[in-house]
Amino acid sequence: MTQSTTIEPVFDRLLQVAVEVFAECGFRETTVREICSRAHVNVASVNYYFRSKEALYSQALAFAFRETNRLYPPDAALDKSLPPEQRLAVFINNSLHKLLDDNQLDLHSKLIAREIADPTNALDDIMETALVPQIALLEDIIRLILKEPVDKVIVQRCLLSILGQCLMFKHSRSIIDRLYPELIADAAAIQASAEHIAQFSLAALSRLTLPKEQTTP
Amino acid sequence: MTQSTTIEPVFDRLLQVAVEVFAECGFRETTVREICSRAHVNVASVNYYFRSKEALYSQALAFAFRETNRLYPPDAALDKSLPPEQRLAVFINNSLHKLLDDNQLDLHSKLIAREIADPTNALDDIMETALVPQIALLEDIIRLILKEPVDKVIVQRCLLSILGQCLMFKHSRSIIDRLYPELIADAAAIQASAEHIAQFSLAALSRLTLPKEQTTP
DNA sequence: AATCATTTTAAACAACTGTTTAATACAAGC
DNA sequence: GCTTGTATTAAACAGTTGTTTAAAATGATT
Repeated sequence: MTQSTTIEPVFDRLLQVAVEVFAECGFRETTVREICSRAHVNVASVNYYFRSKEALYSQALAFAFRETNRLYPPDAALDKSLPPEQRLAVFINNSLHKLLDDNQLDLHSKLIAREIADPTNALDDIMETALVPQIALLEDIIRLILKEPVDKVIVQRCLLSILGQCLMFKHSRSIIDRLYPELIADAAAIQASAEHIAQFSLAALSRLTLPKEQTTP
Repeated sequence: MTQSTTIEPVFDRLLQVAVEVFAECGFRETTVREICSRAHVNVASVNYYFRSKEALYSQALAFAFRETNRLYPPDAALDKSLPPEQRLAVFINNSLHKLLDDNQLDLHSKLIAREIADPTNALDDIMETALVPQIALLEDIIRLILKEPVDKVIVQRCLLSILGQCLMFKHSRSIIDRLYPELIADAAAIQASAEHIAQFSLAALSRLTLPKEQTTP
């Protein structure tokens, strides 16, 4: 048994391992030697197949995005026949599983979250192809829920409020792990967290459109 | 004019510059030589005054925390004579200015946000002294707003919802800069964003306690 | 003025980084 | 069987990293 993974071509193996290591350690802390070691290839392979470490990172990032959207498609959130409240709940649930499920995808979203929190030159390439469509979808859903036409910036702020609640689970994972680990212990807990965010957000959205009144009836 | 900042002792200068450079570049990407160069001291100084680069980082992080809380004290959020809704608004406003104001503090919160998003060994030291008290305060305020006693995890999830909205502006700054730069353009915009988060959260909290009803009246 | 501990310095250290090179192995086409 | 283009390899490269060293400078105490 020389190697069990030797069937896959070197190029593909490098890409997959690169996502893995970059997600774990970040761009700078990752060494080309570590990637090649885990992929069981020579150090020179990275520069042979990809031009440089930076180019490999860029391709790994794009690959991670493609994979998340392939395995967690927006599906029901796009279905315009559904009530927008339900579409929002689906969107949130989908996002949270994308971010937290600990299958292979966990690595992909980890890499992406890292890039958002500490962007490199590769971010701008990703924005248009992967991020903007998601944002636009969420904007549409929010506008439908708010019903009466509202100022553009109100929609934007609501979007950030919803997205912030979701991304909290990725970007501040370290805090959640230490304070409230039971909130993300298993799939059921993640589901419940997603439902809370949906409920919390829908409550807020529906009340924003109402005329101001006392909070204590 | 040998140096304009030579009055300050080397130790203090190193600590301040360290916060600056670590916030900009992160732990690994920061070089000891860069810090020493900006502080106008010899390379060996870091190992002389602090034991190592890692120890300097740890002290810089603690220093950043002390500074944020010194310059942005919880003040009114702690005042138990105020209505909890107002205390929450103050807490959020304070947090957002801590995170976004572009005075010296901007650097401190950048360093802290970095540590949360990509924690090192230094995080656990910080948690207890700096983070847990803030969390506990916010928990108390939420419990007061919800009035009737609710399950512990509901309070926790609401806390994450509120905190997530605030931290979004730091951890996903790269996205906001590219999509909605006008939302954080100046102090007035930041103020407005803080007011939105407070309004959004209070709307959600007040509706969570009400019996379920249709979102469309 | 001499002694002492403390501070600062330039230089060197050993380890590690991404990348290149030039030699070798391999497979397909003629 | 030889040639040709591709793939793989070990070795070396040049630069940077955090850290150490040992000498020099500094300043207070005697």
